[in-house]
Amino acid sequence: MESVEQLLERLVTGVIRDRIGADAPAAVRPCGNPKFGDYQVNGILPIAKVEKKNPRALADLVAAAAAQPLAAIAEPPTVAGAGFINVKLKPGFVASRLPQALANPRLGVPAASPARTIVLDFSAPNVAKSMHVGHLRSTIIGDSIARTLRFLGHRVITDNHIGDWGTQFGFLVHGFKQEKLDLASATDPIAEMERVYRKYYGASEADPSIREAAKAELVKLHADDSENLALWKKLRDLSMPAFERVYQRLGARFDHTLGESFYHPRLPGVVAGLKGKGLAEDSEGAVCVFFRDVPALKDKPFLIQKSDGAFLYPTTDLATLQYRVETWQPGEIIYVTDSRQKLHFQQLFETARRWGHADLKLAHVTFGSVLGEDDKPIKTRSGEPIKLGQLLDEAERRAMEIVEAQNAELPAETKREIARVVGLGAVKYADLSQNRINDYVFSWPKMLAMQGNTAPYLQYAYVRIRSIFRKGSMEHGARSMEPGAVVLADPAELDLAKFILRFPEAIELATEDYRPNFICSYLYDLACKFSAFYEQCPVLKAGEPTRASRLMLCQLTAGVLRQGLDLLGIQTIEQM
RNA sequence: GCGCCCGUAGCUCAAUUGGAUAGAGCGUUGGCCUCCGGAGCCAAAGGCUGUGGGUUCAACUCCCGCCGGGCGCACCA
Repeated sequence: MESVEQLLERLVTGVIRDRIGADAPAAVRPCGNPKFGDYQVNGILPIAKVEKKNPRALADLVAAAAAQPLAAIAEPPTVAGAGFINVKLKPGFVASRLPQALANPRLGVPAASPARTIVLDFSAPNVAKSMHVGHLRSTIIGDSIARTLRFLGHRVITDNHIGDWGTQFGFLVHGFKQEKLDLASATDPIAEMERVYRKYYGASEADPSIREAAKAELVKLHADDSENLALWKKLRDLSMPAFERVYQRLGARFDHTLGESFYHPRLPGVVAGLKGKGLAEDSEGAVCVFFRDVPALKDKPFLIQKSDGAFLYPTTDLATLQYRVETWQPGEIIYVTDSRQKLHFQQLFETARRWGHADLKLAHVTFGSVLGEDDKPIKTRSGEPIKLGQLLDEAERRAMEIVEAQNAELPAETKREIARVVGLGAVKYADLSQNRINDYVFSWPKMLAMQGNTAPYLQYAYVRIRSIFRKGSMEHGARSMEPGAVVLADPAELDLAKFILRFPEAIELATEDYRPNFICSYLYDLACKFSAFYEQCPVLKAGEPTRASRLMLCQLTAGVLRQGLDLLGIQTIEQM
């Protein structure tokens, strides 16, 4: 189903081609200011510049010629400013689109064409350590991108590239051998692993022999020593359930969890391959890729093998990329990590291009740090990273306090569910509603506020709509509606109706640069417009045909809210 | 030293990728409960978009220089 914006773009671009002979887009955008109309054509000015013509005259010509093709959709277009063409939708057209959106499984959002295969790499916690706030943004943002791309019909493969082969295992293996611990009986195996790691890593700073021992154990592990391998496997397997619990709470799903260790056998081949192609060379005993022809990277080598023969993060990432291409033939791979890794991915992508993956789209989706109220990266009072599980517990606890204060009479089970959905939604929404490239300040009161651009506000708007249907004894609204039966007489009705039809635009913006905050701001505006309508227009008490028409607006609003929140990984509830 | 990112209302943030008069929330001030959930709604005040140049019909957005803040840069990941 074509969106309103796409429809206008297609028609006006056709007029520009036929009447001016210019092969240029109409560049239709929503009007910056509603007083001008609903959509504006921005494409005339650039054309006038190229053709060296008067922009106003050109705009007059196109506007006049567009009146006929747009007759069923909009009032006759008008020209304003330097050469903008303003388009105001006819209420009758808006009314006719609503039943189509209602009947459409995607609420009017066009399916991606062509659908592509996209590998999405996000979250990536380290084995033997708890997930902490550092993994929050990657997981939440990555999951939202996955949901959105899937919604559009793409084949999305989510792959959790866990850190299960790094230097931490040297200390862990050494420590566990020293202490002869039996992890199977531990109530919190990860806490044990963290304790052992901290103890031996800490001790190594004063005692180099411990560092040497740890390094030796790591070398043995990487050489497939059976005892170390068995111990490593145990540590890894005992870490997974804790990750799983967090993902289940967050609603994040991975199709694959192929960690660093999976690629271990491929690493020598990667280095040999790159050297063979002349892309990598020996330097100071190590093997590096140099980018002498890229000014920004010319003094920044990409190390793929250490002078002691060990492989590095870049080597694994290259092997991973190669495996993904061989296995899934993706058109694109997206990595969701914090912005500090920018240089690494620049180098990785540049190497991949030279390596023969020039047609593969590679995207590094970066984000800033989570800061505490003191504007420093968030930590506990003792300086430890905040554990993700504890953070989610606190979100639910704080939401529960609010539910208790507002709706103490609800059954305990219902209150728990509300607190869970609202608490987790608040954490996610606070993160996703901001431009991901900036750092963001974590604040409980702000994310749990019931007013303003927050998850609880949106969830509340949804609840109010559902309440109307309950009150009217209609659990499910109408599934279809005759286009002629829609009445949009009140300005609040028309305003809401037009905005419902703009859901596709929000999705497109959010997808273009992997920016979920565009979905958030659309949903917030939608909720605000619904509130205005709700105050202004009685639904259940209205006479027919207005009542049925307003019920449909309610139903569509609820549908878009629920779907939009779902794309953010946020649930809705029936009451709160 | 080199490179990347950020600087927008008192505070926290938007701004559809170069479009018309830069928008929200919090906070402040003032209104709205015979009415579908007031966890709500409406309104007012608040800005030289860090700064100085440049490009353009048009700049928060692009280019150059400063000033502030953050991050990264050879054997961690």
